[in-house]
Amino acid sequence: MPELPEVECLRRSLAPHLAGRRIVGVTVRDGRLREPVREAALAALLPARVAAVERRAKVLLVRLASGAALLVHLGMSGRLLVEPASAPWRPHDRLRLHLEGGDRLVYHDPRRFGRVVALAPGEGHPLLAGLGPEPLGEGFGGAHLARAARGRRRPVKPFLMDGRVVAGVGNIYACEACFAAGIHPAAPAGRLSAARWERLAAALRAVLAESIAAGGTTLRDFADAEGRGGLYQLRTRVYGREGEPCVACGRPIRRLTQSGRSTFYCPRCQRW
DNA sequence: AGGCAAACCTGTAAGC
DNA sequence: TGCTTACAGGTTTGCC
Repeated sequence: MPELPEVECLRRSLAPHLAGRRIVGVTVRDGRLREPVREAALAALLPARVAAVERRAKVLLVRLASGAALLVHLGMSGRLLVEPASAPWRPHDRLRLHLEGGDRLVYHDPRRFGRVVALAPGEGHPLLAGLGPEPLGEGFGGAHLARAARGRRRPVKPFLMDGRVVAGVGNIYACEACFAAGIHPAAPAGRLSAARWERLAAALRAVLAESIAAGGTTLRDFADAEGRGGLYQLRTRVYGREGEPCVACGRPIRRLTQSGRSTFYCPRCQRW
């Protein structure tokens, strides 16, 4: 579910609830996530005041005043919701973080692909290691993509989804960026011109910014801290639209499989 | 080294 | 209606 725009929308909706507030306890109901939840390690960080709510790639980081942090990755179906202390456990609620004043944060994840990890001050995590630049930040652009692609035969869409190349881009936005730039998703990365990399970098930034403004994409599971879904699924040009007419030329959108993932594209507007 | 398929787990939708 | 199959936003592992 959650690529960069979804995690950014979660971060923004969570920050007003958490900034400056104290987390006073944790209750793990079912810690069998992608990485087993270590309840004792989480409890050892608490109570603690939240210093900041940050995002890197698809990872949410709740920075604590002590210098420790809570790392949350939503996997495919995770949610992190603010709820009143009176709310009952629902199916697939995995753990609760208790906030001073009574509310709580509940981590909910049907597929269990997510993670909630306690990070000691200065401690890293494999999800944060070796990441490329943030596509909406400094240090990202066509020149960076061109450099990273030099000599690579990998198709451009899976190339964009490689977090070591650029952080936070998943299947939906890789498809949408290729369409917006007029680049065929199967074109070998190492063969694109500098001008086309510039177009692709600009298209990626535009697509991500548009999705954040729309509250992200909610295909099924995604919701922000208030439980609100996003609307970008109504604005995708190719993702999930196999057989529908292309918004630019009217030809039917096609689907192909790359690295085991569905790719949607327009065979006329997107060229090698 | 680079790139791919499969695996992790569960729910839903489509097909028969 | 009920069973079976395919597929889903991410990441890691292991194989070629």
